[in-house]
Amino acid sequence: MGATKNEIFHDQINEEAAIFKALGHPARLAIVKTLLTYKTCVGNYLTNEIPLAQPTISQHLKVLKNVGIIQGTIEGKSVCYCLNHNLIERLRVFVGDMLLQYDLQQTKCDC
Amino acid sequence: MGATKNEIFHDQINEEAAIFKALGHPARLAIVKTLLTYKTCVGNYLTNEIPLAQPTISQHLKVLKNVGIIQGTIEGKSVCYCLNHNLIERLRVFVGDMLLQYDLQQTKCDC
DNA sequence: ATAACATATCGTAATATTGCAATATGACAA
DNA sequence: TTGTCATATTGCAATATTACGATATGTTAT
Repeated sequence: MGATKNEIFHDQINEEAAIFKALGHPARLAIVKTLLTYKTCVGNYLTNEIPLAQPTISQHLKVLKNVGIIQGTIEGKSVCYCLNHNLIERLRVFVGDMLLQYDLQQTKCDC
Repeated sequence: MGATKNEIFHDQINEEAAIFKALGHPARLAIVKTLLTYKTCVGNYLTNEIPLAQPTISQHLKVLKNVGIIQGTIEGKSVCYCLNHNLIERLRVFVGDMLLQYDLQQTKCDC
């Protein structure tokens, strides 16, 4: 117990849930939104902007990187982060599919 | 330490992150997808369909209800669940905004 | 070489989440 | 009223997450 039972779900659902989960923390969502705002990639701007300790920010960046939402390139002594195109497009597709499915059904809920 | 520091973020980011977080577990995403598929509301169908114990499913339903993604109406001895229109539309808007912002920026990332 | 800077990693404490058995609740049927 | 069904709640153990101080790593400037 304690750990999520990923084995019992399809890979696709596990992956989609993992993307949502990564976005499901205010600091990480703030990082993503910052990367949406400043087209040019950000480095330690985040550490100054978000009032959390540097190791904490670094950890959140790692979570986003592991899921594939962002990528970072070393640029001198700082790291240049930006959004990962493939992941954003996956998000667009599967959230789009969910919302489309919703649109096609809603005459029915009589709760 | 240990708990998320919601105080340091804007309400809007906290709320959006909370929605993502609720969707960020395969069992809960499976529940939402089931509600998308079976237009008519589901009851203990979920308990039979998802191989997790009944209290576990009940707990996940509670999480989705607390965030407002689903709503349940007592219907005899079972409960009729369905998606909450307002929440789905909020999701559509803020994810749509994020993706639009992404579309408007992407000539820039040179990582 | 040394200092300064940006970032990552390690170790750890506090807290949250996940999952389930046991049990409670509430509705219907006999 | 008693039993059965569907769901919720409680209590608890296992595990994961969040946050940070201390420290390591790697790069540039002096």
